[in-house]
Amino acid sequence: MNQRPELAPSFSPAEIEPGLYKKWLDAGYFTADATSDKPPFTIVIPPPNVTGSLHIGHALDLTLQDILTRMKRMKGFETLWLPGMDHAGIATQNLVEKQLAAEGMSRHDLGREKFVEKVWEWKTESGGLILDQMKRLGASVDWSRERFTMDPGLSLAVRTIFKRLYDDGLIYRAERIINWCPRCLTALSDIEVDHSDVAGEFVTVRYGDDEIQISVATTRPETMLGDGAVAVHPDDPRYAHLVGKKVLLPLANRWIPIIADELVDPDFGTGAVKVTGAHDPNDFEMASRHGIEMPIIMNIHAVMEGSNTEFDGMDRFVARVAVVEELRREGRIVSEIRPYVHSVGHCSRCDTIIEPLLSKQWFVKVGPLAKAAGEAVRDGRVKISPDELAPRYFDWVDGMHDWCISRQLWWGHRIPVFYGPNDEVVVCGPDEEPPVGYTQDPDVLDTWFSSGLWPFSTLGWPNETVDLEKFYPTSVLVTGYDILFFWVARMMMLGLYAMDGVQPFDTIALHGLVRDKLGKKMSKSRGNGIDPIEFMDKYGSDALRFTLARMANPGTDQALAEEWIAGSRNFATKLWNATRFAIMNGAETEAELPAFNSLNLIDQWILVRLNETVVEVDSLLDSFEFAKALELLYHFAWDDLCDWYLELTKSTFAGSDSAATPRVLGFVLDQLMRLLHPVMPFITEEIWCNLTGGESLVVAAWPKQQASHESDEALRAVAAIQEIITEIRRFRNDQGIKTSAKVVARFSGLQELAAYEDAIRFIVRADRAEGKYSAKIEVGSVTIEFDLTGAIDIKAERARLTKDLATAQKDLATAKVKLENEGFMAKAPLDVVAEIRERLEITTADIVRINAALVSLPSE
RNA sequence: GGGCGGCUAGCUCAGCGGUAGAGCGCUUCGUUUACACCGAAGAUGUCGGGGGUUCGAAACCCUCGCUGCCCA
Repeated sequence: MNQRPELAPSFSPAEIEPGLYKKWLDAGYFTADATSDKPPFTIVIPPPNVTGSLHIGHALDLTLQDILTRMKRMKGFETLWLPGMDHAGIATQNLVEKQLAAEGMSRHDLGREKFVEKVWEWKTESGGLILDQMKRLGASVDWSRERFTMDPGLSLAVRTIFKRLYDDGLIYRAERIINWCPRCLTALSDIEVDHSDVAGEFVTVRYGDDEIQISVATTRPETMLGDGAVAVHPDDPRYAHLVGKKVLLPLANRWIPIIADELVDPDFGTGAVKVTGAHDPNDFEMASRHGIEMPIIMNIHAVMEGSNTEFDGMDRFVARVAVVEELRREGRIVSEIRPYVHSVGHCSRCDTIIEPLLSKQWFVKVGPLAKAAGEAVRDGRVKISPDELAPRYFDWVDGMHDWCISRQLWWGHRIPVFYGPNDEVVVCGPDEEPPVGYTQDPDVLDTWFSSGLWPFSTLGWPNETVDLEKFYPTSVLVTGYDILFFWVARMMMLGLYAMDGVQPFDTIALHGLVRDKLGKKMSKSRGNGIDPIEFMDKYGSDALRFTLARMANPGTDQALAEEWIAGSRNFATKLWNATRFAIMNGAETEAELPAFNSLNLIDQWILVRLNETVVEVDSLLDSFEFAKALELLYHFAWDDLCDWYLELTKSTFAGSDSAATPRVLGFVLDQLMRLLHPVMPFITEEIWCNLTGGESLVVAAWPKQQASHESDEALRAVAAIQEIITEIRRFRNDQGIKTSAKVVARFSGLQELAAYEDAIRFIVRADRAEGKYSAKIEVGSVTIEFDLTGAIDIKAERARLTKDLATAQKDLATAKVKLENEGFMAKAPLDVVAEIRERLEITTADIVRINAALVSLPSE
């Protein structure tokens, strides 16, 4: 027996987890060595927002990354999992401005420099809460390589790539319609705008004087003050005679041309539309084509300005009502105003309705970049998992609009462009100085511009670092399918461009969203959110991780509820107790494992099952099938190991004539802990160190397939033993015999299973003794007779046999139908036919036996 | 309007050509020296409807219905 102390009766995650994480950090296990000879495995974390805290979606994303990283580390790879955050321009600036507002100040009171200092202060003091929370989760990230998008190195990368893109003609400045948020006071890219349905009104307005009249329908009547034309479809006979003429614009009292453009849908509304080039993307297109004027009629706050009408000074929504009122007074409202639900863009940060606005901004010309990003996936250099999500990616990169990268903010990477006194433009690379007297563009770059460089800027680019050499391209990007377009596509474009066509990652592994128990989206307003910290406190990090990973089927959403997490905690407890039992019985992990052929069939069986599990889990994890891999491990641990092997082993330990069993048990537990460690790092570490006396599972070797651990004989034998035991239990149950009560029984026909009679007897509590055998059951060729001292419940026994008979007869019937079917016999594969034949034989024999048993049953 | 998915046990989901599965829940019994955060036994499904292909369909094809999500 071992000298090891017994394990405590239960596992207390809260007491043990922090100490273990510290142990790992102190040992430096997570720190990658760029000079090692091991093959690299790299993951860069999808950088969370510096203002954020850990929510359940992060917990899932991080758990999956940690599983891959820990597994690869155990497999002998030089693993780097690089942590960090992005600076979240708008969100962070909003947050600090709000704090200032509470003190009655605005950022303009402070000035740009002071304000940015203030943001840095905030970042240092309160930013990055999420990084500490990641430690709770057990994330095996390399903290020595933590990065932030505003770090000097990453800022250098931003300036370098900006200059290079500009010189290549891929960055340009232009006057275009952009998405303007009148609350954040900045331009936004298309993806920062969420479209949702809004109940509006559809108003039809008659333009013109006594001579020429034309009616247009609109949901935004206030913008008519900025109209430059009225457009109709070129083939529309109703308006053909008007094209080229001028019509009077009401309220503004200007004359505007009537133009013909294909973009107009003649079946929509009146078939004539107003053209407000400065406030609508479609109108902008038409106005540009026809050289139409595009007066801007609102200021940055979306207050009417510059229309030279009485409406100047009104908010756009106030003006909308006022304009309609005035039009009605003038008798220009043609048909009744009718409610109209339409899709309207909202700022993804503050939900304010976006104002499409004509404005001069910097853009990335995405054409060539997006083309390369699409090709990298099409030609297989980058794999998207699961495949089904690739079409979404292609839709996006194939139809992408140029990317507006200017943001009218102070927090972020300032655009490295300088303007001369005569509007000269100079773009400065990292080492360049602008000519004297030039002033820098006041705007900063979109946060995504810097996070698009993340896979290589974090490794030291543009410098040629050893990290970059060793760890780029990264191995896999793990993230939710919801940001495939946002961030992933941008990293692909910028990565391929900056790294001379080398992809930023080999595989994009996409997971789904975490939803509530009923599959509903979690949200604050619903109050159905799950706080990962709360559940880690309650059930342990391992339980949360196991739950999330166990439900993570590639690319699909998962429903999460507290009960599921409690279930995983139960599993952890099960592992703990199985280990206690093993240690109590002298489980051994150091001696050499006895030769497989020298072991009894039960020991062989558990090794075969372990081996099968290792092989399958390995291949499943390689293809990101987390849910399936964990399902296998769960059932191996709970069913095979705890419910069967440990139970079958008890008689061995009670009798103690097999010296091999403690060694086999020790081996199996040792290997199982290794397999579970990537998912449940804490409890497996605690168990494994206690069991083996080893230093740490973090750096232990991943289980390997054992070629010699194969035996159909052992699989068949244990399956038969399980069937015998289950049938005896069922019989006892039907007869109302208490589990604890011993019965006297006699076995016959065990044949090659004779050696395991004691093990079977131990489990079903059947004693050997002379008796009056009054009842019997048959399982295949095995007969078990019981001395029930005459107290057999004949009714229950008849019910049981009748049910068995019905099942057997049904099976027989389906087998017969198949074998009598000529088509089946002629066309079905041989092995399938053989299987059905065997089934026929077995069920036939079963029926004969059950019938005999029924006949021999005494009458009630 | 375009695209993708889902509809399988009470709930959440696997299975995707050869006798319908898991977890949780449910019923009955149970303190047998790992574990009641447990054990044993058990019940539960015309696999959304209708056609078709096939010896054989939950799975493949068509069609209808309901239902998500993304894009416009």
